[in-house]
Amino acid sequence: MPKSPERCQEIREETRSKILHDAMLYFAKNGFAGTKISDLSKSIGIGQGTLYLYFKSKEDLFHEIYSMIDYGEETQKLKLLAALPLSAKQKIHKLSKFLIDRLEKEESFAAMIALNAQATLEKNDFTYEDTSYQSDWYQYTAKIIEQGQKEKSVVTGSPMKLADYYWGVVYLYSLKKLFTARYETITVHDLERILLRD
Amino acid sequence: MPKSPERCQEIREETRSKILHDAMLYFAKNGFAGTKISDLSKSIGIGQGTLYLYFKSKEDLFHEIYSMIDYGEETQKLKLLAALPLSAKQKIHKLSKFLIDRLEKEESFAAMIALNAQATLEKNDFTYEDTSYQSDWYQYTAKIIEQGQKEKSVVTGSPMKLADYYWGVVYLYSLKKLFTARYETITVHDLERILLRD
Amino acid sequence: MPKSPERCQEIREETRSKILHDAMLYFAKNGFAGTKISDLSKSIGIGQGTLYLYFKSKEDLFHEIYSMIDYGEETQKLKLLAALPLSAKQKIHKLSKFLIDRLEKEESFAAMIALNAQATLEKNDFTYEDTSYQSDWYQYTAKIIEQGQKEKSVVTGSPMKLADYYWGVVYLYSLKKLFTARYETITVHDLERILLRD
Amino acid sequence: MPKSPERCQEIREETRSKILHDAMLYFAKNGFAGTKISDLSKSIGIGQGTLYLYFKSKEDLFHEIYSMIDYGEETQKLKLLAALPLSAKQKIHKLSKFLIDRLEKEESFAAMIALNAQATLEKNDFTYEDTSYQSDWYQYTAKIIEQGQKEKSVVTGSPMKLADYYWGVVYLYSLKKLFTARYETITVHDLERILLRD
DNA sequence: CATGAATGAGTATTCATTCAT
DNA sequence: TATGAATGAATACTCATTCAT
Repeated sequence: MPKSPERCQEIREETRSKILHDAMLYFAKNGFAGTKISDLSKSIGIGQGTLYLYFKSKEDLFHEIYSMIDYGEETQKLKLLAALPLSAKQKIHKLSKFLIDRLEKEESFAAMIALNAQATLEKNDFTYEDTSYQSDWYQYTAKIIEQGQKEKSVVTGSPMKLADYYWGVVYLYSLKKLFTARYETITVHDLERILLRD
Repeated sequence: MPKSPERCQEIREETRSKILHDAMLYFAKNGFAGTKISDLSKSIGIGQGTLYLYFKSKEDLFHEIYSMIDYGEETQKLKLLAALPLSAKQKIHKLSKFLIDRLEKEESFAAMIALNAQATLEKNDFTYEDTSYQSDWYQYTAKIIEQGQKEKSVVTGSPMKLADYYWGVVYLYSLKKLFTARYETITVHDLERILLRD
Repeated sequence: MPKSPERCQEIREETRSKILHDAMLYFAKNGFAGTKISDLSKSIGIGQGTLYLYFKSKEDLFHEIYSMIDYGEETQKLKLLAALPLSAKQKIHKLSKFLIDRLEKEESFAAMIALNAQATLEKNDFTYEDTSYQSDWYQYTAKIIEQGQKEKSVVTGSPMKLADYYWGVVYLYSLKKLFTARYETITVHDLERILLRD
Repeated sequence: MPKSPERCQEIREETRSKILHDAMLYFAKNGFAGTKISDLSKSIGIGQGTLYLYFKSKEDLFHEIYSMIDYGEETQKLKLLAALPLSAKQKIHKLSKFLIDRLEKEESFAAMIALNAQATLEKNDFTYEDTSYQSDWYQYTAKIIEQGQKEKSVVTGSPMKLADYYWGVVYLYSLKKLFTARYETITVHDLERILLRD
């Protein structure tokens, strides 16, 4: 009995999604070079050949994971937050709370942050045009910081450097989430304190 | 006429040291899986075979680098600092200044911190008994933090968690040093502020 | 659609057997050190990588060949022969005829004899516990010789030494079979004459 | 103080001889492919580089060993023996006694026989024009055998095949001498019995 | 002359990718 | 479509040869 074409399509989508999701975690933990297709496919629970029905190559899969990471949505949220008629302190609190919450709950969010930061750090052979997204995050964060500095609620210093530091700590705790079995996460207070005066 | 045995020994020591030093940087930047022996030896400036005169295998070299990292010396310094008759604030300042200075000047110090932290995070197949050293760092840092909390100069919170956070930021800037061409380093003030109340 | 697990298993067994068989001949002719994996796999008619799906290493393959050699069956036959209610002369004739016939027909029998004798001679790093099998052959042959000496049909001398000499000649002609294109084999008469009085 | 040129030459000759002698044993035991220059030079007790002051290459050394083997002298003896006014039985006895005695005493004689036979068997890439020497041995042995067959003291059969068998057994016991720590050698009687009627 | 450290061509082994089923 | 056995290019490792001392 042939599956209906729609159901077929649906199954393909599900498998593709599963691969992307599981592979993102795997790559985040092991890096590109440290990931063997044989191990990866075993960890996903599919045959090695199956991967190649969905992705042209290991590199292609890696790229797809980047484009899959929904920077757009996150960036949008951050942009909106920056534009909201709130005090910088409130914005920083909201952002920090949002980040801590998602890190806490979603391992894949941690993986996304980690992969993203690694891409920025490592400047691999591959060029990720999309790393511009991260600098968007920086941009909007820096904007909030500037606002906060005017409002005297944020510490002094180059806004970009502070933003970089703030996101660095987020990256740090993404790594902890990914690699440490039972990790004590940073609190919202700790995170916002990076930017806020006491 | 044979080379004198002493001179021979000397040459061997020099070459071995050079390999360990250069390979540490290379591994820190590229990871174990991402490091090809052909590239590594080229980067060191020796033949591929030469590596195998000094180390049994790629894995062996990697291990040796860990045991080479001079935890002992650094740990000793930190222990002494913790025991000094100074205020916690002063100790934290001294430690932060020391770390920032060395990170600034020595790439190999950054590599050592990065490899060490990665070992702690990754819990690879390899077992690094010496990671206990890092927890020594934590231990002594936590001790200083406790002192500071009594003196009301340090923020509240679990001393171990704060120590972990402090060293996490040091790791973060080690990565930046290693991977970013011209990076804006964190200042001593930024680093000590993690622990100190404003 | 996946291959049926049974069919898969079957294919694996076939390939494994083919490798063992062909590699036995190759090793017997070229020795361990003289065998390159590239040449061996070409001679078997498989890719180099395929070998490593079945055997951990070149050395492992070599070992497996030893354990594969069906000493058991041959030893059993010899044991039965020794126990048969026949004159020693008849037994020696039967044994000699059997050996000459198989040497004549099966190159792999010659390879087995040759590898076995080489293992006994060479006492490599590898330890072949199974070389005890050969001494079983010696044992049973010596038993037949003793019987023959009582029956006055066999020449005088230490039975073990005579057995060793007898099997030495069998080894010699195994080598000739393996290495000489058109070799004049020894006759059954020549072989039995080693032990029998004229 | 410079050594006198004569003394210098002398030393060179001595070293060269030592290398040839020790290497012959080493090659006989391990084969060409199984012999590593590093191991060989260690076993000789010289530096690796020193070998290359005396021989162009591993292959060259191997060749030199062949040409060094004093076939000429041995062949000459055998030729003389064949021509002597003695019965074939006496000649075979003398030859067998000579061979057993030298095998017993000189490991290097065993090595020479073994290398020579291996060259004949293996037909390596290298061409040993000098293997003709072995066929000289065969030739003269066959001549004695023919004489003996006329005298009715030698068993019937193709003289060349019998010669081949006779030398095969000599090869066999050369191997035993080389590889077996304490081996029971064949007796002169056993050896001559291959050819002689009882 | 002698040495052994250094080299890179050659060999063993791994792993991304293909393909028969 | 899914599988895992098969492949060979890429990578780790060895060893004959060279060379500075």
